[in-house]
Amino acid sequence: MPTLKPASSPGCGDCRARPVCLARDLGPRELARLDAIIQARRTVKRGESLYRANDPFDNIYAVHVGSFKTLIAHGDGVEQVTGFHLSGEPLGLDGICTERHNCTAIALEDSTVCIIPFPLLESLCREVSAMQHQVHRMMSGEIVRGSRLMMVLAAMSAERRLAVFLVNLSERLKVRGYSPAELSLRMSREEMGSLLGMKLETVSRMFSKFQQQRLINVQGKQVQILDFGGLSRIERGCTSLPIAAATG
Amino acid sequence: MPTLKPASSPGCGDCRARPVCLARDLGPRELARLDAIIQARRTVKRGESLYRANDPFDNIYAVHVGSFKTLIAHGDGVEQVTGFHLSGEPLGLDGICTERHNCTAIALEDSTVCIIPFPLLESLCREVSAMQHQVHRMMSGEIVRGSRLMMVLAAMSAERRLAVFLVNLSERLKVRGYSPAELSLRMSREEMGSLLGMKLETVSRMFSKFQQQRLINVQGKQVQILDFGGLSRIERGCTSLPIAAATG
DNA sequence: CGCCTAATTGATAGGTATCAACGCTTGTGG
DNA sequence: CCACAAGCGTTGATACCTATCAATTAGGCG
Repeated sequence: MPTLKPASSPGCGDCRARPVCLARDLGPRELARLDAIIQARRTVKRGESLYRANDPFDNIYAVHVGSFKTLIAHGDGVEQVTGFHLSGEPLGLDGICTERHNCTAIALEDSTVCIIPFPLLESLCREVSAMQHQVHRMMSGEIVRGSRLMMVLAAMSAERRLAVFLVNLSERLKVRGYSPAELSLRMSREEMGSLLGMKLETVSRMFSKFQQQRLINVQGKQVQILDFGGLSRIERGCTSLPIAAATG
Repeated sequence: MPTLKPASSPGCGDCRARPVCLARDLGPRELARLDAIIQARRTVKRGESLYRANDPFDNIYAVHVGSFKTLIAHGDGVEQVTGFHLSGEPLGLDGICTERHNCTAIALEDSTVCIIPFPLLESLCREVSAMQHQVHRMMSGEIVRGSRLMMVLAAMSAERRLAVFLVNLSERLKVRGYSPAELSLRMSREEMGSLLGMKLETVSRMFSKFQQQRLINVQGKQVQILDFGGLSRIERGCTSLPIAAATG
């Protein structure tokens, strides 16, 4: 059962995620208009769904606190992860075209989202061009995100895919004010593998390989990046050499 | 050098692609407003680019006649195909978020596109809610297209990927009033392979395999679908059996 | 008609999946 | 506080799929 907070909960002005969210670049007047249509937040516990594929589409969401995975069901029972979503990132945009959600969104940890009723957002966009442009940018950004991932999946080895994933996650954490070197992975090896098109055993092997090369330090879900340059080189396709003798 | 046609060229009302284009579901008054901002069409010869990655973003486009591929450059010189686009389908939406085009669009045959100046479209969307919603649906549709392809790339074998590709292309041709069984491929094996994450030799082998199984008939770029059910079964993951003895 | 590119087919190598076993972490209850 | 169970993660051996390299054939354009 979702928890609804009254509209009196703190608005976008106070939000830590604002610089990376829909509210980015809005002036105070426009921000107030946006705040007015975001009437509630919702809490989603770890493992629970925010919405499921084929649910009627009414709202889009912005992750406020926590993180989510999105899944597409896949003929039989197999679930394909299509993305991990951090604070400030939008959820539900894929539901606009069919009036039903096309994927399922599940919280990776106890999380809250801002509920944005889509018809109200459309009204606001007709009145406030800055808001309109921001929505367009957000949707365009999702399209670009998709084609990047497409490229990664179509053209890169498992090693490169994982390097891309780690560097990308690191950058997204950095923008949010977290350390780019200390990753606290909220998802399992299997979920990572699903997104990246490989099996969980392969994910694990690549982690071990990177650790042997002193690129990262892996401690289960805690990953420490030791060598950004090295990871970037792998990301760009420079094949890693065998490990040189380590200094003491 | 692009050819520009005057605004007097036939508008969306007469367009064969209208049912699958931005103009879908618009009333006559709204259609006239859209026609008014589409001031020109542009001809792009086979192999030429409509726009290139990093070009300043001013317009989106709708394919009027012909077809395009979109590419992302890939670190070094490698080009990754991210989509094939038929009449009525949008081009350039990925440029909104950065004010620059994120990919390169190249005509697969002599083609024409409708030029839609994006600032004018945004203005129109603020006035005409049906137009606004249509734009949102179109962008959402692109997001869904991306995540579907992502799923195909992440989870399917080469055989299934090609089956998905053929069935998808067939459906898109059918909607446009062409025979769903007679595919005239405008792209090379290599370009198909790039989109689908496999090498051109593998594409070729899969074509031969499908032909042996009497699912399709391949004659270079002319492909005839003989057994939609069989292709769909492969698409859904039912492993194809060895060929039964053929009649006569 | 001939050149050049695209496509097909074969042989082999390499990367990742699969199957299997073990170890670690986490949470629960005595 | 410790014992135990269950799930997650790691590692190894092997098989399979697809890439790679190579040779040949077909097709398209000047």
